[in-house]
Amino acid sequence: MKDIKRIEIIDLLKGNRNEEIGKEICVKGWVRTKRGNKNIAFIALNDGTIIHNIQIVVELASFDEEIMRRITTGACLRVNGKLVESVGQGQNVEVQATEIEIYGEADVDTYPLQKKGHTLEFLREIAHLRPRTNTFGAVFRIRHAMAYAIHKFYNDRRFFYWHSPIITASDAEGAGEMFQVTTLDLNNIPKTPEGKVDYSQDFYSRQTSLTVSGQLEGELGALSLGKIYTFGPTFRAENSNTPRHLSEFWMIEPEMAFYELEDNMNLAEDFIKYLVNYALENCKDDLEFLQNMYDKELISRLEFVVNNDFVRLKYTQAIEILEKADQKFEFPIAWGVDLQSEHERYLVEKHFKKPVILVDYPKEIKAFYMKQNDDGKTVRAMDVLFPKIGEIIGGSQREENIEKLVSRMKDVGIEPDEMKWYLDTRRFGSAPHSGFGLGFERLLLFVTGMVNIRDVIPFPRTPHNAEF
RNA sequence: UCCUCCUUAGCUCAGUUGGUUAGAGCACAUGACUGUUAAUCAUGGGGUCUUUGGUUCAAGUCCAAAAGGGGGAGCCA
Repeated sequence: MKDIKRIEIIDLLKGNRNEEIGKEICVKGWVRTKRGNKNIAFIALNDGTIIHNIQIVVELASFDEEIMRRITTGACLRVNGKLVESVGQGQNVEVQATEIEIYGEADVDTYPLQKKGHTLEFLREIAHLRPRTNTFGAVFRIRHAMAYAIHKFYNDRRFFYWHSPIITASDAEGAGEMFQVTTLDLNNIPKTPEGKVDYSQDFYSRQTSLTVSGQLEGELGALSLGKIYTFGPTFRAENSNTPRHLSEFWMIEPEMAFYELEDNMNLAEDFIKYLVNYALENCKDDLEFLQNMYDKELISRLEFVVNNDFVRLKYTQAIEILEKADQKFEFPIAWGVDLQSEHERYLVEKHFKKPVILVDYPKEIKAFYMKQNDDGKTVRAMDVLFPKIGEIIGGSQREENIEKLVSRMKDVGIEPDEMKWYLDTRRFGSAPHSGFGLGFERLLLFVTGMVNIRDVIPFPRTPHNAEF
């Protein structure tokens, strides 16, 4: 077979290599469909660079019957052929095959992907093969684009990518149940004389876990480099079984010195709008596919978010609106209670019909590190609420006053001595600062229009499920 | 973890008040068609009805439990 440098399918379909028309080129990829009659066959070939396929035209007279039989849905091919303008409708260019090599066959009796009709639930069971489908190809290309855009957004604004640790010894973050990390022999656990686990014999000589948030370490970065962000995996051992929770997910946590709550809100809104706009400008083909297949209003909803200001509202005002709502809630509403999903959904989807940033929550329902307001009752927390997916961002201005911070720690039962390194930020050169956390997969739910968070991460981790 | 629904061919589903050989579309095989667009048309093969136990002359169908999955809730991002 003639050795020709491979061209990626996106370049052929986007017209980037039109100077090759009339010449022999090489493409490589996986077969999506094969159809035709006894004289001619059409193979739709996809290499993952773009959602669309290149059409390979095969004159059967010049090819071995045996090789054509082995070309089935899912097989991987190397194809040499002449790039020509297409005779048929539906594509601008196609490849008139001259030579075909089969890299790998896909047995039709056992290859689970077919030309038609797979549910997302079925594809979840074959997560190792689902990226070969149009849907998951689109989702994961968008996932990449969003990850890239996150780094670009922060780099352009002079934020530094800060690597907070994955393994942590601080369990005082209060953000959820943690996965323990240990090298102890679980069949023979060393015990102290009191009968407790003897962690002094463990790898770190103390009890450690996977991180539930990089925020506390992020604050150390902000109070030295000025503006930082983290972007990494996060782990929660909660027994959450919903379409919005994973036990392993990715989170972006910016943290900024000298930012007050207002600045924090502005950054959060700019950030989300930037990402959504980036998707609109750079992932058009994939978004159009997802819109056609799953969500007819996807693109208009994304455009709406980019073009409209988020509503900004104090918790107290939200309670007033909910109390006046002409709708019965399962959970009664009153000042001081945390908002339930039904309440958030009412505000975002019914009352305002746009994203809402809620601020100044009662201190009792928020984390200890949030800056206390002068009213003595509320803290400078902010939650960004989105239609369909609920809380997409949670953040706050941080308490920089060490006395107030220690007092809150004691209120909620955290031993200040165990957080000495954290309190040192307030002890030495403390400063006003703020930050927030954005759930990466929840952002992707919004951008792709998918409804189950397990469908926007390649290998979802949920209770009882760690396959692949 | 709680509530609720689902599990029938490789995939997506139908299956009547419990009744004799469990159906369809797609996929697959064979054939037809000189360029198809998830091609079309014809014919054909393909099922321990998730598992276990129970009720009954008789269970895909009724009851119970388990496993897996969906939706809602809580926890949160």
